[in-house]
Amino acid sequence: MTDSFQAPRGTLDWLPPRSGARRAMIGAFAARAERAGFREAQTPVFEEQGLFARTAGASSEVVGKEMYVFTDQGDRELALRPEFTAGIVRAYLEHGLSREAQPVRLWSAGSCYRYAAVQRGRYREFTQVNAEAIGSDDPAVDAELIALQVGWFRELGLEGLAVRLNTIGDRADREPYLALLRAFLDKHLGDVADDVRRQRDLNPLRAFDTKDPASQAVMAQAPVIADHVGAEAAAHFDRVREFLDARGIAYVLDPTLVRGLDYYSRTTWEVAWPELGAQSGIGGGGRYDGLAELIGGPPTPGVGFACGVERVLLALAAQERLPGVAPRCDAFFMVLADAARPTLHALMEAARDRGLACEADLAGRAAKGQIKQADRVGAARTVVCGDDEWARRVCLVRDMTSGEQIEVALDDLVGHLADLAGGAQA
RNA sequence: GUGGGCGUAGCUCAGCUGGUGGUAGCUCCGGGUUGUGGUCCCGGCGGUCGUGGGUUCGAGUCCCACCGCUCACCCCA
Repeated sequence: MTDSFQAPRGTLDWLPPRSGARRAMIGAFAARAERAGFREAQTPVFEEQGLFARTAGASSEVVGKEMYVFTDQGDRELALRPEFTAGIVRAYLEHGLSREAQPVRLWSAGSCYRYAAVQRGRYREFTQVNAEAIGSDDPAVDAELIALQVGWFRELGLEGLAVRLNTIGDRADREPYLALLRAFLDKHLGDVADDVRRQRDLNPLRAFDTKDPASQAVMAQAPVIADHVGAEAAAHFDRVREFLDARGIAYVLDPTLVRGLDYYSRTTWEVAWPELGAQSGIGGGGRYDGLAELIGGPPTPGVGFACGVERVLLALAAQERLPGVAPRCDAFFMVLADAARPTLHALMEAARDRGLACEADLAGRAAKGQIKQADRVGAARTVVCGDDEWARRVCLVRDMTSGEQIEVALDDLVGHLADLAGGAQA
């Protein structure tokens, strides 16, 4: 043990340039979602623990082991959100959004928390971008959500994505199928790994997720839910696919695709970037028509998805496609006369008021160091003021591209810089 | 939570079977150019060798524990 500190295990410090990439990614998502009619929703980072416990389902690891729970000074049982959906649906019900035009479309971006083993691409505090459309069971909504998610990835320049799609039917279809699946598992208990046997009672659907080859071989013979969905859910799914096909969105049907949270119904999907290894899932979503009822609301259909910003960022970095925030510096103030610094810094501030990006040396650098810094920040122009210029109340404005410099009176400097920048932008 | 690998300067890394921490590269600052920039040359700043114990005359090097990173299981974003 030392007397110094480290960031808690599983947390990330967002520093430049990655902080800029993160902001650009979220900004692109927000803009795209807004174009599709989504508006921003920010719900609390913590909620009553019961909200998540009720919605995620008992079999879910997210609730069983991974939730950050705590009791506050008022003895309230709270939990840091492990995902967005429950909080968004809670807010929809609490604020009577069912009276607005449906579906209500909301996007969010922010931190979620899960106490899981830390690995590359899996953190305890992580960032999700999220979108939900609540209040319509139109299959076009499912397709809108998938299109928003895939469109965002495409806009970021991410290549090599794999979209898997499935339907898990309605709740009413589920029980008869699960009985069938349990019966199948019971017949093969001997040929199957321990974890699969455990899933038999917990959540038999997850048995398909096993990585044990022998178990996989067995599960390949198992009955599949897609073959046991009711007529309505099947028709809904066909229609979703029509909407996707018309958009040219490529996907693979995966009848074993089951998502980790129990509240899903009908359409489910996942997007993976396979090169990421064990944490290849960069986004996933599904329809959750029964969720609102679970938390005391009226029957309300809904669809949503989430994407892991850190994982998308890893994928983009691997493809050297990290979005950057365009660095900009219209003028770097190189002040070599110490007496002139307060005045020149005031002029710099006035230029900022006019909308220009300006910087000056703030570390006592020598002349060479200052112009090097100007070059480093990509300054379009450098304003030079030494003893000689200061005595005459002028400065030199140097064009950093051409190297040409002209003398400008200090009184005219801000207007001059504004004109130059305005002309350059036009 | 369970196994494997790793941990030397801000970053990337040398350091052979234990024998005094590298003029190493990059970055940063200064000088060459007494006030003009991505190159070049010179110089400088910068290290409790992850932390704590142990073995030893002597530990960056060997042993143990802890912390952190990483890969897999698991889970999922």
